[in-house]
Amino acid sequence: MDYKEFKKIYEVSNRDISREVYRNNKGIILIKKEKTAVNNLEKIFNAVFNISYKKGFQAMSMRALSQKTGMSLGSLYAYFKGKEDLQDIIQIQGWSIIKKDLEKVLKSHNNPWERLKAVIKAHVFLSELFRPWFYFTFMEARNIKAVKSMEDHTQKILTNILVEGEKQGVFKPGNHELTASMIKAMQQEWYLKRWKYKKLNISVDQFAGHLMGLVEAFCLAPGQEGCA
Amino acid sequence: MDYKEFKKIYEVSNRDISREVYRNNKGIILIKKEKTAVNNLEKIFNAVFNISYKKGFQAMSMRALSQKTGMSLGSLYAYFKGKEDLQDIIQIQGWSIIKKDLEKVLKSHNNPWERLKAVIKAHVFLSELFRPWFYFTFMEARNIKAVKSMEDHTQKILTNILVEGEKQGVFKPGNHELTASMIKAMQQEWYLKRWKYKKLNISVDQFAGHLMGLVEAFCLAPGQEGCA
DNA sequence: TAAAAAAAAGAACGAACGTTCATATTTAAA
DNA sequence: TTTAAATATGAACGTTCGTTCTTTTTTTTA
Repeated sequence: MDYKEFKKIYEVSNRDISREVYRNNKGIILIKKEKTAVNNLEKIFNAVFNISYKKGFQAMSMRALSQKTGMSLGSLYAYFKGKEDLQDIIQIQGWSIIKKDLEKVLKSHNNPWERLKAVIKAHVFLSELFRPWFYFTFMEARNIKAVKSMEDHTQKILTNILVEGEKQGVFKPGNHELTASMIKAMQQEWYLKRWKYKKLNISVDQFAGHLMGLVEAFCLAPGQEGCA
Repeated sequence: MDYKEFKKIYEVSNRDISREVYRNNKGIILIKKEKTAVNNLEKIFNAVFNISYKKGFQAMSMRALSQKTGMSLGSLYAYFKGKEDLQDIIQIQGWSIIKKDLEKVLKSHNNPWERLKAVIKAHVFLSELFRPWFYFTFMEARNIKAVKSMEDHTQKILTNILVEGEKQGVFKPGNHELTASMIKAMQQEWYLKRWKYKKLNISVDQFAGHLMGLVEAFCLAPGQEGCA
């Protein structure tokens, strides 16, 4: 599966995400009309990603956000209780995207190697599709407890596949927890250093392919190459 | 070489770094006595790393820095022109540490595989020794031009070793630029996610060893394993 | 078209920020 | 010990921040 296929199957847009945020926060958001709210939420998120890309969320002023969105300061506060809440909303939604996706892919394969490939690739493709969400979630989530537990969660998924695969003789023995960590680090590379790959003219498919090659060389037991 | 040996050979302390900063900025720093200046600079750097670890440098107030260092607000401004300059000083010094080290290790090996191993390991060990500097430099250096060119520089070093090694038949053919990127991503993992490895009880030697195993499996040409 | 509801606007407020500077304290020199 | 230089202090300043709230504008309903 390449990125093009993935996008067709996945069928979720930034607008869908904004709609989800609206419905999850109807109690807080003071706007009644869904269309208006979703429209403005999309504007807000885009502006936040844009402004905080260079200097971080803390350095983004509400006045800058007002200017970038074209909304007044007063209007903005109809969509969140305060600046910190805005950050929380984005983070929570970001993790939700990642989590839901991983669980969907997990169910769609049984063979450990196929499953591992699918999980790794899906994550890379998803981070391409929602790069600003991924970038923001990583960069603004420093020492937060919820973030650590989510990192643990997604890492455990990879670890479990590797452990299960070793039992079946598909993967070499090894410290699977460490391997899972390394895989995660390489996945993150894609959305953290976009400028680099743009410059080198490397596509997301090339990147994912290279990552799969690395994992195959290190993890796959001898004589299993036919499965690749 | 393990971390213990590395530390013995490297022989640079946080105090040495502070002294270097003082000597490089004698024009700006208003304090005449080296001992006083170096002492306070060390206090300042430690406090900056401590406070900005959780919420970032932007969120650190000068008053918080004053409290943590035990120095008055006025005193602090004898060591840097302004808050932004303080950040620049730390970043520049951070990159300087990385650059000097890499160049030293480069000269100490000729065989490509030995050289690759030495460069990768040295970087991981160095990031362990000066983790706060590495963490700060990565997290606070977002879209800055100087940072990108430094990232390019260190990546090019890895790429060149891989290309040279392929010519000599030591390494498999492949997209070496991409491989270098992946290696860098895994190196960064060590200082960005310290909490994870502390929790898993994984030492820097274990981590470096695992990374070397991955690189060996992916890069080393068949029949070269004897060198490892 | 008139009344009611919803949404947008932006001036105003207090708090917190980075920075300065006149003064006090400490250290070194005479 | 006295004098001069170096260093430390923290109140005060102007600015900018996040946030609120009354008013205006727009949209919907009757």
